[in-house]
Amino acid sequence: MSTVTLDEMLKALSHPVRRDILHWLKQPELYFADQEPPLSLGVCAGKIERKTGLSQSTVSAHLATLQRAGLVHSKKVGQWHFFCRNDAQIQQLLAHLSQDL
Amino acid sequence: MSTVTLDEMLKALSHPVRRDILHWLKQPELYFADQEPPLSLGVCAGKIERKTGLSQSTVSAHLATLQRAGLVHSKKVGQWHFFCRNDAQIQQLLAHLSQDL
DNA sequence: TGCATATATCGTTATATCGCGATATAAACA
DNA sequence: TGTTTATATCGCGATATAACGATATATGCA
Repeated sequence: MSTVTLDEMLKALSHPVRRDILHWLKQPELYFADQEPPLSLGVCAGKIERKTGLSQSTVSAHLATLQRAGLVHSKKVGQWHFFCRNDAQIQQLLAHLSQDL
Repeated sequence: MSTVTLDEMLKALSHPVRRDILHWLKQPELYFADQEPPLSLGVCAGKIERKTGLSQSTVSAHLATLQRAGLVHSKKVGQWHFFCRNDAQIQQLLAHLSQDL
């Protein structure tokens, strides 16, 4: 894991809203049960936005930060963007921290 | 672990110099072999300062940030301040992240 | 007491981050 | 084609962070 990415990941994690989002995405069936498209696709950006209570542009920026850090990924289906945790990356980060911190 | 402290810890970790300092303090005998007082006391602030190459005031602020986050602690002996990792707190943080992240 | 050393605090400047509303872009649909 | 919906991007003001030099504080020593 490159230092730049480690830096980006820890910076991304240093904001409570972004940690909340990651937490919600861990068990989407618990937090986004009302989503129409199957949660296996991920969670739609608008759902996350409404859950935070912040503005659309702000949440879009948080999601972009998480994505640049490699902590989530998204796929576009039609006009929707579905977000998922990148659990492999998160596990790698945890392993790295356990090892080197 | 309170959310405030979690936030402080992750913010503290989100700066590479502070991560460097924590890393050095993990094996002080490797990085501060030239310190006169026994390393069991901790590492003297001035040693850390010179190792970073940053100004004295900047490093003092970084050490204060780490200390507020509970990631290090210091003891004053005479005119010196010796810093140690707070490994208990760091382990608690890692456990918390493994659990909740 | 006076001076040197170690560290913290202050004041400043530069840069980054957060949050917002406004606007741009892209897809869906009438 | 025009309109709605979903998301990204832009530009801004407010606040936080980082770095520095200067100065304050505290200890040790002559």
